[in-house]
Amino acid sequence: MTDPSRARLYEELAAESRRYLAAYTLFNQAVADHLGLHPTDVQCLSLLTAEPEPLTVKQIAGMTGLTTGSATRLVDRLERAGYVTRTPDRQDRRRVLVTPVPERVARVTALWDDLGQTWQTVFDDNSEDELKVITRHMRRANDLSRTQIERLRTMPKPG
Amino acid sequence: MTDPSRARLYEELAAESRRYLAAYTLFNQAVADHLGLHPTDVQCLSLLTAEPEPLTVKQIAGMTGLTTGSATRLVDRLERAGYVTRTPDRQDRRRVLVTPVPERVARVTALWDDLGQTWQTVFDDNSEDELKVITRHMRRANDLSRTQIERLRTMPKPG
DNA sequence: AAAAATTACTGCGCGGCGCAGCGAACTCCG
DNA sequence: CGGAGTTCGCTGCGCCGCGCAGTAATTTTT
Repeated sequence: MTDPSRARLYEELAAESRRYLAAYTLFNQAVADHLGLHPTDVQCLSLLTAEPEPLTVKQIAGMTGLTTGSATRLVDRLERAGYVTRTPDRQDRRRVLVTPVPERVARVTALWDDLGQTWQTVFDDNSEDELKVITRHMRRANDLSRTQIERLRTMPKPG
Repeated sequence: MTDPSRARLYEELAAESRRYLAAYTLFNQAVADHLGLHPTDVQCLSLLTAEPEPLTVKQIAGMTGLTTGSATRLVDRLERAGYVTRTPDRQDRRRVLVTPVPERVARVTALWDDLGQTWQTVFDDNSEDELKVITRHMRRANDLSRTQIERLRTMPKPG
C-alpha cells in the first residue's frame, strides 16, 4: 500500500479501467447501431442466447435492470423485429416465455464471431498464465460488482 | 490456435468478458442512480478525472459517442449540478474547456474510493507483473475497440 | 479579402424509460 | 372450497436524453 511503485500501478490501472469500460460502451453502441437496435436490445439478446432456456419478461427485467413495464416494451421491439417470439408458459399462465429466433439471432452471433476473431489477436501474445490472470481478474470483478451494487442500493444517498 | 487448452482459455475468457462488461453496465447504472445522475454523466466525469487536462466539448462528444449538440447538453447538466465549469480557450476562442470542480467531484470520487477500497482487495493478491498484464490488456483492448468500431461503421449493414 | 472548415450552441421531434395502475392468474389460509 | 394477498405482464402517461439540422462565431485556407 505504501509501496510507491505499486501505488503508481494502481493509479495507472484505475485510469486505464475507466477508458477500457468507456471503450466498451462505445463498442456496444456501435454494434447496436450496426444492427439497427438499441444497446439494451443487444444486451438482452446476449443474455437470451447465453441461457439454455427461454426467459420470462420478469427475468429479463432483472438481468437488464429495467422495470417490468420497460421490459415488456423491450420484448415488443425484439418481437416486432423478429428476433424473439412470445410463448405462454403452461405451468404458470401469468408468465410469458421469450424465446430467441435462431435464424434471426444468427445475424447477431455471426457479427460477434467475426469481431471475436480479431479480439483473439489481442490475446495471442499472452502466455496461458497471463490469460488466466486476466480471466481471474474479470471473474472477481464480476462477483464483487454484484455485492457492490447491493451496497449502493442500501447506502444513504447524497443530497 | 489449435492448442486445445488455449482454445478453452479463449472461450472462458470470452464468456467472462461478456459477464464482466454486462456487470459493468449494471454497476454504472447503480452508481448513477445513487448520485442522482445519468450513466452518461457519470462516464463523462470518469473520463474528465482520468485525463490530466481539461477537455473540449468536442473531445467529450468523441469520447462518449455523442453528437456535439448532445455533448453541449451533457455539459449543461454537469455545470448546472456544479460538477464542472466552462472556461473559454484562449488559443482558440471557438473552443470551451470543461474542467471538473474538485470539491464537487470529490463526492463522486469518494464513492469510487469507497468502492475502490473493496476493489483493491481484488488486486492485492496480484503481483506487480500481474497488474501490468491486466493494465496492458486493457490498453490493447481499448486500442482495438477503436478500430473495430471504425470497421463496424464501414461494414455493410444488414437490412 | 473571400471562401471553406471547425467549434459550440439551439429548436424540434423521436423514442426509451420509470411510474402508477390494471386485469389475469397463482398461492396461502381458514 | 373461497376469499385475501401476491405475482406477472401489459398499458397510458409524462419526463428527458438524444440525434438532426440549422446558426453564429472563430479559425484556417486560398
